[in-house]
Amino acid sequence: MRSVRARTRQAILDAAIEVLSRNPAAPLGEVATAADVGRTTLHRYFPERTDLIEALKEEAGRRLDEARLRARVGDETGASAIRRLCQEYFDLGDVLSLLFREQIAFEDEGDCDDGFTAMIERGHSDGSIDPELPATWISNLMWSHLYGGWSYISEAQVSRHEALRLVLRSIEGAVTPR
Amino acid sequence: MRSVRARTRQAILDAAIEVLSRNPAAPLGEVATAADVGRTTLHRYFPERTDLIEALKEEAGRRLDEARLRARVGDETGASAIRRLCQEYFDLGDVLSLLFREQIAFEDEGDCDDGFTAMIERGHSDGSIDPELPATWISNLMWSHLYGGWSYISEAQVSRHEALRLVLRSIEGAVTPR
DNA sequence: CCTTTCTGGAACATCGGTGTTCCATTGCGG
DNA sequence: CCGCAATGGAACACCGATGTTCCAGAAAGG
Repeated sequence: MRSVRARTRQAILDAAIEVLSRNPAAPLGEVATAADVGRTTLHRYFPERTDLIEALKEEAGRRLDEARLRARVGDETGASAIRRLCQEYFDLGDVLSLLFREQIAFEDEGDCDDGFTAMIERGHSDGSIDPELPATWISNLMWSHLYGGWSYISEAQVSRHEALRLVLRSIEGAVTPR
Repeated sequence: MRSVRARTRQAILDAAIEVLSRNPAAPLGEVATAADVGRTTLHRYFPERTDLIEALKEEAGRRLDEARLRARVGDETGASAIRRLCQEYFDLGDVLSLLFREQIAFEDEGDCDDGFTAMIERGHSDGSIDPELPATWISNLMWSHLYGGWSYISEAQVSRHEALRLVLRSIEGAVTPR
């Protein structure tokens, strides 16, 4: 029976990501509907709105960690590492918007974690990242771009792939030493 | 007596920009307080919330237009023009956040207006802007950067001036042909 | 100085979202 | 096949924001 609960819980979380990423103030009823679940059931799993948000943060954090792991930020030059990281993050989709709209973003994430800072500093040394640009700024830059790229998809009627291409292109340009 | 009404109205608008840029869902009472005005008075000037938002859009649009005018986007190379435009927009401060948080942004602004497109295309021709990058993307890029730069100020405890420097540096890097 | 205009507090009805309770139904799992 | 767990609908109280009305006091302007 454990699996039933787990499945329902996950369905709610997935729906919440989808709905709340588009509108953080959306009523819980909408989340429930999107999850194909009664509002009552939603409250059974997450008694208060804040409980849902809390769980959402954890979920987003987990996915972020997985993505960071896949990106292998310790390998190769700093610039190529950040490129891989962006690719992985970009694929997170709605989670990105969520991290933005809620102010979850840079509080779990910190200004940026140790691995990130290390990656940038490696880039500073190996000449692939402009030493004038601090890690915190590059972190900020990356998130702005990711969000921008994602919203560009719906604005400009452009493929996910094309948007990613532009994002990578622009970040690389911004970061490369002149 | 005309001037009294105008002054009160403006005070409300200014307060609304400040408050709603930080939290678009803020209750009207907060706006009234920030404007040093009774909630009743606020409702006298803007009967419904939507009326206030409406006026806010106009106000933001006006300030945006002024900034664009000051930037003289028709002069010099495309790259230098976009640089000036960013500088002017950056100085709008809270208005920027407002344009983001409310979804006013790219609806009055359109994907980008004619002047903007012309500026970019001039840049494409004069070799200061990478022809691979469409005007719509650069518009998107610019706004993301502006917002990112502005939030960077409070995140990284950095001066307005330093943030602007980084924004300009990054946009230039992203836009310059390789 | 007196009138007209503007103001802001208080009180009120309304509305939508929230969280709770109760109950009938469904459906896993033993 | 039976029983316990999970579900979802209905009804409810509650709360905060909204928008309205009324009135007394302040202030502008003749």
